[in-house]
Amino acid sequence: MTGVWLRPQRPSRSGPPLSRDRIVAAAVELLDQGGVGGLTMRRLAEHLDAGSTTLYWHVATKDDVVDLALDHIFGEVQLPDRRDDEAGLDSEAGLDDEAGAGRDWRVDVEGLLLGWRAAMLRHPWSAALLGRPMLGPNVLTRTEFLQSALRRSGLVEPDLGAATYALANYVIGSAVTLASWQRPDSPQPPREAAREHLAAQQDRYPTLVDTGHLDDRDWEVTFRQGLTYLLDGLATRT
Amino acid sequence: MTGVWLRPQRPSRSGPPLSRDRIVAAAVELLDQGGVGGLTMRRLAEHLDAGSTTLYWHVATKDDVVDLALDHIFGEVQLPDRRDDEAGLDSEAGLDDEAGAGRDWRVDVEGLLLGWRAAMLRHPWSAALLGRPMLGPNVLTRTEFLQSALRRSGLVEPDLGAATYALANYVIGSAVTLASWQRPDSPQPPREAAREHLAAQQDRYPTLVDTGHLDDRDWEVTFRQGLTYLLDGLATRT
DNA sequence: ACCTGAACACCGTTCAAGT
DNA sequence: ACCTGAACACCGTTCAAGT
Repeated sequence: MTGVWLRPQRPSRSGPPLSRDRIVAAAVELLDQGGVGGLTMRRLAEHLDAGSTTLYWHVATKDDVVDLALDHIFGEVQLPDRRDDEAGLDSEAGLDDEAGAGRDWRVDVEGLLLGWRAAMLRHPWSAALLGRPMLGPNVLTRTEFLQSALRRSGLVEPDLGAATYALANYVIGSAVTLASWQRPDSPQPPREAAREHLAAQQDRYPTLVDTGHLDDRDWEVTFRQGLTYLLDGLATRT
Repeated sequence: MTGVWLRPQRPSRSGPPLSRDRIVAAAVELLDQGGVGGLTMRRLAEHLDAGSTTLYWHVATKDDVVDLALDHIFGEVQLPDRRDDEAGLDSEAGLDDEAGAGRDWRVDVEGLLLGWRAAMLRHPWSAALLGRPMLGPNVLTRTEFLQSALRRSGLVEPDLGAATYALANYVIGSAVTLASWQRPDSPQPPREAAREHLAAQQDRYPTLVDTGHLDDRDWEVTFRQGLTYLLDGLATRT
């Protein structure tokens, strides 16, 4: 009868009820703060004012959370505007043969890939999590955009697929390399120490030392430069 | 006095004494067998017939083991033979201006990068561990080789550095993407399921479905194709 | 349908102690 | 100098139980 008074009241979950979306948003927050090591199912639940294992009702496994978080941040990548929004579906026909449209696809590709790279650098942990198939809707939508832009350049299989993979892989590799210096634990020093380590071995690595391989440089410019190489090489085939 | 008989004899460590080299070799074995999740300090010690925490005498942290294992497998990457082995040090002078040497550097670059990719695919776990600065001697030696080959093409800073990063990042991205399908837990099915998932959404991803984006293809040929694009674009600048 | 804590089988790492 | 096990502070995940 008096049981009500003795039993502790429900801890009164603060926010709205749990949902996949809230879980993913919180996971991204934790990852942004503490990197891959900062994401823990227990911490994630705590961050959401939930019991330590409640998440498993909404999500099968931690890997699910990671996959969702990864795809989530690719949703930030803006698709460059396109003039002609219709005509999309009958993709088989209607390839433009006029050379004037050449710059168009290239601008679209560059815009997409720069945005792609920027999103990854805003969330450096993403680079460490790429070792899983990326099949989420945000990634697929952007890959679709990339390949359809490349097709407008006149490329056809198998070159079209090779170009798609080449560009995507270039972006991924660039983000991985650059993000590798942004470990959330260490503040700034690792690069400086690495530079000295290299400089001390000029006899072994004369070219790298000579060109200042580990020196700071404008990484976006470097990225654009490599992208130019790739697109120039592609343009040869169209 | 009789203590000797009562005390258990030293477990008689089987192999030779522990050493960094033996630890790294064992770590690579474990990684090859079970992927990133297969490497555990405890399992590693057991694999070496050592106490569960003995490793910490030879190595400061698990990250150290990973860094060493990663650099170790890049030691497998053969440096393509070069005709002129001397003349290396005065790298400032002596750039060849004759166009005939053009194919030479390109062959060297292609050979190195194909070997680089092959080593990573022999050890697919490497792709998941790239989110750390690669400063080991094996990696640096091969990066030095890459950049010195590129320099022979006539490139100078800042294009030389951009080209070095572009090529390295392309290899890394390609390996990450391809290795992402080789999770050690699941056998073969993920790709097949992904294909069906994509095919069921032809309205969303018309181009990807049309080109069979997730179909099996000859990945080495695809890699070579992308490399050709990149090197063709580079050759424009030399 | 949704949430909970206890419990299990693990982790990486520290440390006092052994030889 | 090299090796050891106990111990600490964590993990991801399962599950019977609650509402």
